[in-house]
Amino acid sequence: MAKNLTKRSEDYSKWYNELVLQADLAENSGVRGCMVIKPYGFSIWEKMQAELDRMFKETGHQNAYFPLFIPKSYFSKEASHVDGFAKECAVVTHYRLKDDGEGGVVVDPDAKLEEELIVRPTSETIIWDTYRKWIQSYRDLPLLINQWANVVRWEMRTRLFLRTTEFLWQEGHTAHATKKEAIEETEQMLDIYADFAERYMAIPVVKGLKTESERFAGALETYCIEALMQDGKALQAGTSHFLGQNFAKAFDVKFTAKDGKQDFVWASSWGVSTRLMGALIMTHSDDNGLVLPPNLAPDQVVIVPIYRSDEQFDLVSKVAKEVMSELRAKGVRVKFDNRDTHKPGWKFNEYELKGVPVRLAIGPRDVENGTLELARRDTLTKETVSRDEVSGIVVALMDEIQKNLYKKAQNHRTENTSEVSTYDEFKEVLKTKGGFIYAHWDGTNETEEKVKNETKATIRCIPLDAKDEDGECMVTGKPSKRKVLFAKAY
RNA sequence: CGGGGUGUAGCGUAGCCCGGUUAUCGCGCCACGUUUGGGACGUGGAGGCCGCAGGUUCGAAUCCUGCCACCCCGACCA
Repeated sequence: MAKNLTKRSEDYSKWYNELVLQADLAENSGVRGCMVIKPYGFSIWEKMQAELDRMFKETGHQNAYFPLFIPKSYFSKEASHVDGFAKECAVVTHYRLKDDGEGGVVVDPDAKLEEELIVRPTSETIIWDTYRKWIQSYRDLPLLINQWANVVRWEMRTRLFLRTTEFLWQEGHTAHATKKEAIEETEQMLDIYADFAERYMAIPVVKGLKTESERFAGALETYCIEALMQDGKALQAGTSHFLGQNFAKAFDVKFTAKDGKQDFVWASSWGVSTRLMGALIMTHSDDNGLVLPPNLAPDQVVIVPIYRSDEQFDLVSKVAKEVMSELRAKGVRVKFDNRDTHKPGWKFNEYELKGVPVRLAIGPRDVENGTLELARRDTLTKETVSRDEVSGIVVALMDEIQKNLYKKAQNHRTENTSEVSTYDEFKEVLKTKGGFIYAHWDGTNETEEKVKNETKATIRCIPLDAKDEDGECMVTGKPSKRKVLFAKAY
């Protein structure tokens, strides 16, 4: 594996692509904008899935599965939803191939579908069509369902993990008896996403509301978490939508309340995708490769044996295995890499590239001295630790590295967050350092559009924790109640 | 979908303008030996429809046409 990661400052995109490839996470499949997620990359995704799934279930949600194909007619039921997705859908028109007589195959023109099927870009429509059958009474509510699935969006431009044609995600779809409850659910899920981002991914995020123009197609309110990448661009890491009664009305989902009156149910939907992998990579990695937070690392510790002879290998292995079971007993995920097909130096680089938080090396010298060599991925430092204390040290380190990564990301964000009061200042900051920029905005679509056209920066969100402060819109000078978050985004 | 670029072995590439021996080099891969505390070294070896399809030519990696894929920048977006 040739390591030639480009310096981020020179070409961030190239650096990102090479890192994804070299850390063995994913590769381009050659199928239009679709990637192959390789076993190592997928094991990280599985870890994310497992933690999120647990958090969903702890808050009363259940998993279910709905069809990949959605009849075209379902899409015409919620007008704004169509507008949002119609442009980017893959459509199934035929159901059979036939021999073309020249050793190839062609689509059989006789096998045309009466009604085309849309490969789901998101499942609101088919799920709400199903919910109509499931919901009759207030006793059936709330309905709290999540689906782990793949979706397809025919985007113009694709990018590994950040925007692939097909991507994996989870989509939660809930139905409630009251507006208040649906909004609470929407906010609760946003909090879960933020909590997951911060505690597991070690990525600080800003929670906020999208402006009208950035709102999900069909939603009354879109909440999001926004993270800042190392190159100063923002990445939307998760969204949670309050759908009001739009989908209930479109799909005629009514329930009878305690008082016998009928009403449409209130809804939310929320999702995070394999894009989180992109966020993870772009937040923590360095020029030596991926850096994984211990809470998500498939292997938190790798033990590399160093030896010349078989006798030495046996000696070293014995201690390594003891340390491994000691650590496993304390709940640490450990791998003992006893392959004799690669040399220690090669393994050191391999695990650095793959971002394993802690590496332990043990050789004959260590066995003699009762020590191990411990290397941290986050700081790239090495120290010699005592054999007897190693498991305690490692357990404490898991916590420390997790916190350190978060702190580093937080510091980076703080350093790259600016507050401006004039449009000139805004453009200047955008040009010289980028990052998050807080500024007053008059709340109009026109101003938002103007800033976007002139600077490429968009309003990432109206932060939930924004303090009230009267001011003037940096562009128009009209009154503004609070500052909003601008940035160039992925 | 618009602008720009690139497709040569698993990866990275030279050759292409100006057509002409057996397609270059490095990494990786295989065998043997020496090595093993930060990507080892030596010797030998395997691996190519030069993105695909046409065309021009005695002859095409090289010239022409079409297509496909990927990358970058826009517009779009999780």
